[in-house]
Amino acid sequence: MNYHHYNPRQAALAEARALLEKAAAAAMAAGALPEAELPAFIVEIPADVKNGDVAANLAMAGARVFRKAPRQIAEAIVGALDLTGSLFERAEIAGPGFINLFLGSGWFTGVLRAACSESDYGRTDGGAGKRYNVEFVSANPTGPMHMGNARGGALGDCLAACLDWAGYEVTREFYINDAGNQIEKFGKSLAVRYLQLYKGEEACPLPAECYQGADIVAHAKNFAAEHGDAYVDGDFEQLKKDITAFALPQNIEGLQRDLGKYRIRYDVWFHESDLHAAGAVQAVVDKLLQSGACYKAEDGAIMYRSAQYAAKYGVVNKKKTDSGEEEAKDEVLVRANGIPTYFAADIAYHYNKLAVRGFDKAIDVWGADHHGHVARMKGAMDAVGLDGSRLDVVLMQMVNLMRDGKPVRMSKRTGKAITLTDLLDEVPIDSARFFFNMRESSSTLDFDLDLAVRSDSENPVYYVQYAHARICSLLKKLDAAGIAFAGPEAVDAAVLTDASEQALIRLLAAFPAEIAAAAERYDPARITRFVIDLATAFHRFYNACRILEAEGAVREGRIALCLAVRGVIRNVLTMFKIEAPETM
RNA sequence: GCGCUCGUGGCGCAGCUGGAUAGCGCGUGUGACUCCGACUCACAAGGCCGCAGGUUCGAAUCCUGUCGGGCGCACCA
Repeated sequence: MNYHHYNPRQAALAEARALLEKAAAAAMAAGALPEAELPAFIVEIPADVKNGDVAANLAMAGARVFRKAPRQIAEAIVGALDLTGSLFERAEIAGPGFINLFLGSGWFTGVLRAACSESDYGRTDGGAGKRYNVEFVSANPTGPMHMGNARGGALGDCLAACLDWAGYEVTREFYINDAGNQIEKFGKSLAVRYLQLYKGEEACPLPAECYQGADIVAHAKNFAAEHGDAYVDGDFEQLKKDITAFALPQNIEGLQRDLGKYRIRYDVWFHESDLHAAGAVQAVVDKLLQSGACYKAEDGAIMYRSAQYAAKYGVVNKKKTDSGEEEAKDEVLVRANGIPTYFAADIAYHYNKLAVRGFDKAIDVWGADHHGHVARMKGAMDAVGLDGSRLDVVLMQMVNLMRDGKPVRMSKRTGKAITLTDLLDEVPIDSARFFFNMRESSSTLDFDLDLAVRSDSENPVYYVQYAHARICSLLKKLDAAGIAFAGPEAVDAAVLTDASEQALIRLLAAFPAEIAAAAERYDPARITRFVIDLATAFHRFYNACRILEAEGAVREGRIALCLAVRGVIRNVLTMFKIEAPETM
């Protein structure tokens, strides 16, 4: 058998469904069941192995159409069930009418062989090579990255990895907001700080809306070191322009450097300024004006009709009218002064992703504080003639950094909010990437700084890595003892009868389906949890079963188990760009 | 006020496209190495799944309402 892209759990579920449908048809043909259209039913993996490997609710779901008691229906179907040549060896009727199917050892053997022979076991092709663009972090280049960016980085990168493993063609992208209002503000802040160096702070105070950070002052000093006082008496706008051109590329390089240290490599760094320069923002605004999705307001601003397009996707911004009633509030696309808002640029950007570059799907990872923007953007995609459902947004809740059980907001060293680099100075990158993927994105995440640095099994990354190192050590010991593994083809899972062994094989079998589910639900955290469960199941097996001292087929089977578990742990950690150490 | 989101043992979380006795980690208590890495494992106690209705053979899961926490409602991004 070829185990390339093998998904054993899915194979078992699909075969169970087909067998049951066939049995139901046979029962109807034989008169054991009345003729009726088969109802929708589910096949699933029961929580408790006592209830079989696969369970179906067909009999219960069919009570109405067959006009019979569920258990009678189940008996008719099971009576007509032919399991010869299938993955299953027997069927039972249980409880209110569940049909429980039990897998034969062939399936277990297949799982073991696939998992210990295929180096990329877990990879499947359900994504069919569809082109997905995952955009994440996209931090403002005006300053350092914060905790939201840290979580978004780990989440987006690992989500992209899951999609890749599930068979999608993934592009990782960073959108650089190097245009618009905040760049203006950045330039102004820099220029004022520069002038302060020569004229003093009293003579040119920094406006309240400007960036206050020390990084701005540092840029200004560097600029002054290069150009001296040449700009002091010159044109302020020219100073702004030149000092921005001086500092912005440095900041962007800083983002690239810091994210690189965090092991994130983007395929595309997309500049917002390129959209403006190419006239793409203007073009999309024109398109919206033509289609009637926008209109020109009295003051000259171009307004976007919210209600019409956003209502389909949920929220629209509301405002109160003079009479106290609520109505949809239109959005400004281009200000009265002719400068487009970020919303206009964002539409052009997503148009570029979906229409110009032709991605099947654009997935954006955003902080939950931007949720109001989701319906707007999806609606806008409809308005420009695309389909809003091709844009998906993963909203991410806040991070609370915890020390001694209490939240910490500020860095002791700088007195400012803790940045991504502060975090990575304190916590291993392995821990950061793992911890940020322990909770699904929709939950707020408490990041335990004390736990993240611990080198013991309390720390889940450590616990998982330890399982990997333990297996490596064991395999070395086998090698030293001259015990060679006979190869996957010789493995027979039927001899692995211990509950801990079977539980481990079941977990191994779930791996490809887990990745597929993580990709489908945009939830890489389930893979983190999966690998913790796998490590737990391995340690349990290790305590219950001897490997070195076992003999014959049992030893072969257990070695295969070790190889398989090592492979899956390594695949998960490598996918998530976390070290899989052989010793520790 | 409107909207999004989260309420599950002392704490932190799974389970949520409806299923059979609600799982896991920490903490608490008791145990397991002359033995492959004890950086590990086992057993035990502990829960009317925020609350109230509804839908049906069956609800932690779906619907409605309600209470509580977080977030958002700019010609900022």
